[in-house]
Amino acid sequence: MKLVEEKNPDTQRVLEIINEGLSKRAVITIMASCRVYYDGRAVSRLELGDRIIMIKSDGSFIIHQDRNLEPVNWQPPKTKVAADIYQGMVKIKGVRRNPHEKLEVEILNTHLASYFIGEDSESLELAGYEADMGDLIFKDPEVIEKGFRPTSREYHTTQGFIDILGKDQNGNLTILELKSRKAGTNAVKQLRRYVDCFSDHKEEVRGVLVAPSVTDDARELLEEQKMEFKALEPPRELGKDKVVTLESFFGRSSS
Amino acid sequence: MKLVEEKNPDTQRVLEIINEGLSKRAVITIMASCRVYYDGRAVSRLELGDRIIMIKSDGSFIIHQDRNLEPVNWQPPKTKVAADIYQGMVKIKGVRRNPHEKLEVEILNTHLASYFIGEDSESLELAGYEADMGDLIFKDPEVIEKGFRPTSREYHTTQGFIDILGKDQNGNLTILELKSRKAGTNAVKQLRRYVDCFSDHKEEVRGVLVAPSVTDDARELLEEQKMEFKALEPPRELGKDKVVTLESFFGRSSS
DNA sequence: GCATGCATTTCGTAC
DNA sequence: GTACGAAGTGCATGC
Repeated sequence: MKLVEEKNPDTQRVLEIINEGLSKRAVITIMASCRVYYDGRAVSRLELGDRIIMIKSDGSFIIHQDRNLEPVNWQPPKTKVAADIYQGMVKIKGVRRNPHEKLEVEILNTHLASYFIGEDSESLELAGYEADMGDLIFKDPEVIEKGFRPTSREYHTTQGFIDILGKDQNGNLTILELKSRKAGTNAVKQLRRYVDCFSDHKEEVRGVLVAPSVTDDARELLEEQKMEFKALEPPRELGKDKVVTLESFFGRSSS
Repeated sequence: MKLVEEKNPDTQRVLEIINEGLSKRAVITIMASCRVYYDGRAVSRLELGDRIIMIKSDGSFIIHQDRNLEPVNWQPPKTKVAADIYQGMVKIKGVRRNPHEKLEVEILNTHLASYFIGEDSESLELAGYEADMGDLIFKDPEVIEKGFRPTSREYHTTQGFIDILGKDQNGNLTILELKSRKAGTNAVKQLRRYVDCFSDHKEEVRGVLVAPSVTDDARELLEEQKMEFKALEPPRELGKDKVVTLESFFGRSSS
């Protein structure tokens, strides 16, 4: 771990710290009074104020105000960042192609300039999203209902991909639309379109919206359209690939 | 502007800086080796590594790794953040309700701890998104085509809201679907559904996708479905409410 | 407070 | 590289 930092550095020193940080592929953090200009997919301007500027080793370029979760301006990874002095101010420019975009920061006064090279080989383990629900349903189809058998995933139709296609215990084609969050009317409409893809089918085709909950509107629409809702929480187990549970060890052969 | 910062502070001093920063509603920035746990809409865990932790005065709580534009973990504004010492480590907890979520950082070693109170009364001026396109089309309908007259915006149908509804120079109902970015097949399908809402209409109903560009698939689909594409860039003028142009001053009355 | 839809969405993934 | 869809999406807006 290496850290360089300086309080109230002058213009020259700020430039030095930035350039050292860039060449060492460090994470640069600057607290400064600045203006910001962006031109790319959209165009923006931010007048003078105190902000936190962060440049990461992968080319991410982020500017935070003292409020809001989201940065006020930014550039994604792979942005080419460079700094120089222009009219007595440090100017940091980030440019990238595809799309062609430019982010420029004019620094008038720097409160703190720093860069640091840390160690972080870990990546986030995260559970609880739609794909996990699909995994769960394939592993244990009865979470949907007794006798349900999933047959395919991401089944292609003209209207898009059906999350899970299967048959119920009576052999009826059953279409599952998964949502990891509360589902709204859009999810119901999408499910409707999938069901309609099988309108020439002889037997009944069931449409089932699978989500932790639905909005009132969505529930109404489901009833109107003779479709169903099945409450299911996305599983939230971390490190499930590392842990051997009895169930995963013995599989479903014993049931 | 006030800034407090300390390199390699001990556990007690880190806690002090955090608590001072919190009570003064400053922006706290810490570079530290830490673990992160999140439990809320999903659940996550991040093992030991060097990261940048930021706590803003509005309760935004952000943790960055040395890579990626997006923070690895976060909590939105209005999160209640508090710190204490537990088993010799500084622990920062952020909790919020609705949804109920918790973010916890265990700090093992702090490289730099700081808080700062800046001045920033400016807000971002931004132009170039879908709403701007709509404004432009209402202000100058001929950007679509000669004789086009928009009649309503956000027109409600069972399939959702039509961006702009109007009539062409022949009096045919014309539905505009706006996209501020390159439009894909989904935009075409959506437009199709809007057009179908008027399938009982006597006269021709036109569907026009308005966007800076379309994907090849989308263009194909448009042709198949006898719908149209009109290339239009979202306007990118900043501060248009401040600048009085000749056009806006004289309006369209003279034309 | 909840529901809806845009976003400089970002990010992963399949093609 | 492009296209497509999910996201702990965030966020404004309308109700």
